Amino acid sequence: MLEGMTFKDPRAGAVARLAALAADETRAACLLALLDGRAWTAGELARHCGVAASTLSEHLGKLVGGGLLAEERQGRHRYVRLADARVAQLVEDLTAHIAPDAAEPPRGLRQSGADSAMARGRTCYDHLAGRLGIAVTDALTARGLLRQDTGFALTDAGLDWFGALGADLGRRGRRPLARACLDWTERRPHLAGAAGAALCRHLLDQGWCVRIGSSRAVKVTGAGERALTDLLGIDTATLR
Amino acid sequence: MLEGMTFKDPRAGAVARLAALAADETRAACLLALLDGRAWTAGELARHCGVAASTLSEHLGKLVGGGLLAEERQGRHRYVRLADARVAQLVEDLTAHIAPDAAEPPRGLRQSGADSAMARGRTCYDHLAGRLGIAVTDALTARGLLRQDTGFALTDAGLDWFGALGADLGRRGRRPLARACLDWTERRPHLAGAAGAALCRHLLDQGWCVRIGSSRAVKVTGAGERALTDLLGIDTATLR
DNA sequence: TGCACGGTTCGGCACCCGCCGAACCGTTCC
DNA sequence: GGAACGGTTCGGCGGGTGCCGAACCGTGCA
Repeated sequence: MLEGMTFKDPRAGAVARLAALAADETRAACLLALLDGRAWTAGELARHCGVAASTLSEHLGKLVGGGLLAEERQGRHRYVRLADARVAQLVEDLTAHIAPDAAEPPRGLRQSGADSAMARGRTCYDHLAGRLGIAVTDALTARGLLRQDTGFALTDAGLDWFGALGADLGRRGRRPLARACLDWTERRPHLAGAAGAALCRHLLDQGWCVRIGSSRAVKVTGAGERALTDLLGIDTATLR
Repeated sequence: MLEGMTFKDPRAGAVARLAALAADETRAACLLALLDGRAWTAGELARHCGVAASTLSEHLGKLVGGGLLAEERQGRHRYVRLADARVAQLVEDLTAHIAPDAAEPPRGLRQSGADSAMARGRTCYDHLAGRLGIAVTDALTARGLLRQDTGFALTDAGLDWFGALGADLGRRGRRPLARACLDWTERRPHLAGAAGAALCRHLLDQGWCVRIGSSRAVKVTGAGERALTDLLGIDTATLR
């Protein structure tokens, strides 16, 4: 080895360790699955990834140890979820970077049912995604409540709108209020951040949309269609 | 292996391959070094990282092959730089995630000279960072040209201000106009995106700040101090 | 009390990856 | 032409890692 080395950036080791957590296909599949914001059991993830339970147990150990996942033991079950919104954003960033590659939906006949439900509407960590997420984001923008042309931020009118809606923006911590998240199926940014989470929570709380089974896919209810039309002028026909 | 596997996310492989590029300490050190936005030769990087030239050559092959770096051959030199702003953002995201860990500047007596110059002002890919970058960002915010409270976006007044300044915002592509980038030394967000790049370019073009030697550190000139005071009311004493 | 089940630990296997030095190639400069 | 130099290729070495099945440990249910 040469002697004349200057001084490698001290952050390099930490960055490498962090990236290594996502640098395995099975662990990456776990992170992507957990991006729905729900908690999965170790067994569910093992079946989802197609590896032995023992293998997945070791992966979970690394992900939890690395701070990417939080775990919760209940009886003989081990539930894991993404540790926080920052981790969710990191995973989003990684997928957004490869989005152009993963283009061209395969469209196998078999799973088009579940796929089309996901494309219609789903959760992305704690906010809305799919055509539903895009429709809401676009409507907010068109009404001057959200600015996307000069960055990504709520306007004053937007702040008022959330206040009138009664959706708690929960300004604790320093999580950004509004943030863009690239929608995987629509290839355009949708609303994320504290406002995106508040809006998603509000829609679920009000029964305006409900989860389909226990999946991340969501569907707009009749009351939801009326509310979205009234509040944001959304043409709900595109969401069916 | 079990048979009952469902269907692993097809993006998992691509995410893992991407993360693997950053999952090595030497490659991470390269990416961090290249985050200054300049082009480095293979030899410079090898010395910087403290590995043999042959080792680094292989690393560069992977990074270029993975699309993270762009290369340019000149004579017997091989120059590499980050491929584009999206890659720079990805590296920023990774470092931002580990920032809390890497806290507490070591403050070795030896390198405090170079360090303090970097802390005063530097480039971060194509925009300004360090106390200079923060001062500019804060001044823009205080003057109502940039909104940070509801997201991160220029205001209409901000758009006008850039127009009056004569800094070309270069709205080609879909690069966001304003974006937050976590400042490594200041631990607060500074302005990135097309506007951040335009501003940095303008300051350098006007001779308001100059690079110190061939490093990423920059220093504000006399003319620059006057301009920053006039245009943004910045107290330039904090930048010395 | 006993059994089924989810999860973990352990040993072992195969593979991949980062590292080096030596040899080699092409450019630049004398 | 020849020497110096930047960069690449190749063989080989050592270590790390993902995977599995088998054994094991608790929990929960009959």
